[in-house]
Amino acid sequence: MKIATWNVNSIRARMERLREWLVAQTPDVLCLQETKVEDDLFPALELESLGYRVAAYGQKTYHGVAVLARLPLDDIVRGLGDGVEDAQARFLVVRVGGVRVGSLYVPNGQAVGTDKFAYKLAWLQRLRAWLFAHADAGQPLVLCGDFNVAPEDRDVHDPEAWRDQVMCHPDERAALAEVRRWGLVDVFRRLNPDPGRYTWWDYRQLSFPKNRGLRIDHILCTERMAARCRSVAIDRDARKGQAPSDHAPVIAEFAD
DNA sequence: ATGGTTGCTTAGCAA
Repeated sequence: MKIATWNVNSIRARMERLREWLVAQTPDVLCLQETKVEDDLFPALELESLGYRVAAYGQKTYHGVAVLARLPLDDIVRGLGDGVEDAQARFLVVRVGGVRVGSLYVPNGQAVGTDKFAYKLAWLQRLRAWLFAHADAGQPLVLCGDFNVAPEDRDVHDPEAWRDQVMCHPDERAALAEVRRWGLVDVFRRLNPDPGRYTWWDYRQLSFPKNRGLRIDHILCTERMAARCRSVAIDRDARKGQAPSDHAPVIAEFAD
């Protein structure tokens, strides 16, 4: 089973790239973030014509997540369901092929010390609470998405320049570690110890050709699921060429 | 040097 995650930075702007990528990579499951579209305008018909079932949870202009899968989707959960008044569409969980798969888009946080940064930290705490309230550590669970956190300095092209900046600040690293402490493994990092492997590069300043990136898109699995994981790759080719997203997909292969 | 690029929506925000 091949499970992938990709922040596409607008699914409608990325449809041509997404179509060619799906045909080339044929993931069994693809978690999407920053779809930036309401569900009734989501390009479901075209994706279905490529062999995918679709679950979407989006909104106008901002955020938005989705899951595409070759097998039927059920047990669809939209939002963290914790009673917090929150209009931002950032969390979608489905069941597919006996595995619970979540697509999530953690708030960016904008800058350390802002209201948005506080919302980011609170959102990560709410995610942790969701795990304790609604997930079973003994069942296969894969949480995929744009976490907007580079967990360690080896996930950062220039750790000194990024020291204490948003996406690298100790408070958000600690908050993500608390999420993982529920019982989730960062399978890319478990299988690939090398530094210099990134999933996001700013559109500005020639960041991608200079490889000035961060590893902020992650695939987190329960331990038994992680033990089935055979490989995890970042598809840098999808960041190249005409009209790319600013994120590259991450693809994990699991034994049946 | 507080820039730069992209997307959504139309001038300004978010990332």
